[in-house]
Amino acid sequence: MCEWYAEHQRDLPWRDPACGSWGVLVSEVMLQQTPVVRVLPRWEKWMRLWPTPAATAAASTADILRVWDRLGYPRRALRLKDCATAIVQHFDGIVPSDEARLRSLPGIGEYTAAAVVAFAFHGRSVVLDTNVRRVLCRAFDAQALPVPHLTRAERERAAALVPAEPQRAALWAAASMELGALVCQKAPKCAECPIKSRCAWQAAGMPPDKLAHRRTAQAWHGTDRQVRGQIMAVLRASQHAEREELLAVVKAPHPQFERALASLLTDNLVVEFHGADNALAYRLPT
DNA sequence: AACGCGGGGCG
DNA sequence: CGCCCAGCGTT
Repeated sequence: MCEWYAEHQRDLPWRDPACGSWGVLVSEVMLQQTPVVRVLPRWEKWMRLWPTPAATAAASTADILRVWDRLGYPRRALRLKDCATAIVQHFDGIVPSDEARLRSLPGIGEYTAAAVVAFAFHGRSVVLDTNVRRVLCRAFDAQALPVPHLTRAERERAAALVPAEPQRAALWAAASMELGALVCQKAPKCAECPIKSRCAWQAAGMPPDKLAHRRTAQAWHGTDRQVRGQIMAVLRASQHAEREELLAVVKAPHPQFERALASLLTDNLVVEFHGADNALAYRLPT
């Protein structure tokens, strides 16, 4: 599989050896629940503007959110800025290289900490994202898809597969993820798979997902999340907006509009203030 | 353990 | 139009 990776890996900017640990961390946060093609342009701009944790910590929140643009889940952008601030305050502006300290940072959970260890520092860690989970559950369990939530058994099996030597462990992490992303997709391209002959799912005749009927996709149309996104889009495009302007643009029932706006205030993604004629108005945080 | 959280592109 | 996609933090 590592030979396959050497030949087929995508040429991504955060894989450049000169990228640096901050660039890797930024890419991993942006890639949480977000496809590579959508991350690329925002990552390029972010790294051009704020190439270090110190530069990011010094940026205004409004600028951060505008560069984040429509990447989605904008709370991640706030966490990334908070993460940069914490790195400056607690780690002298240097991205820590061990999982415990990485996990202490905002927005860095189990997966992202392991990924930064492997991809930024070429250390040994158990990188277990949705791609790797799919590869392993097919190769070893003959299941089409993993169960919805990561289990202890999966962690233990994955850990046992990671090579002992750090450099090889990091290569294993990259290769297993890339195989899941490019070949062992939900609709797999088994003809291109380097481990096809050793795959339990393949040997079992590629049985369909047993839990298919229990998997329900996240709703989108008409949800609070969509309304939040519309409000954020308006505020990214202007310095501020009064309630009436927002209501006119955002197509949602009034109670839902109020709920979405209130949640954005709670999340510190939007600030309320009194504008001209004392009218209530809203803007991005400074 | 379950839930809330964006958005665009594709079949 | 349904469905997917390099998770995290909170409850």
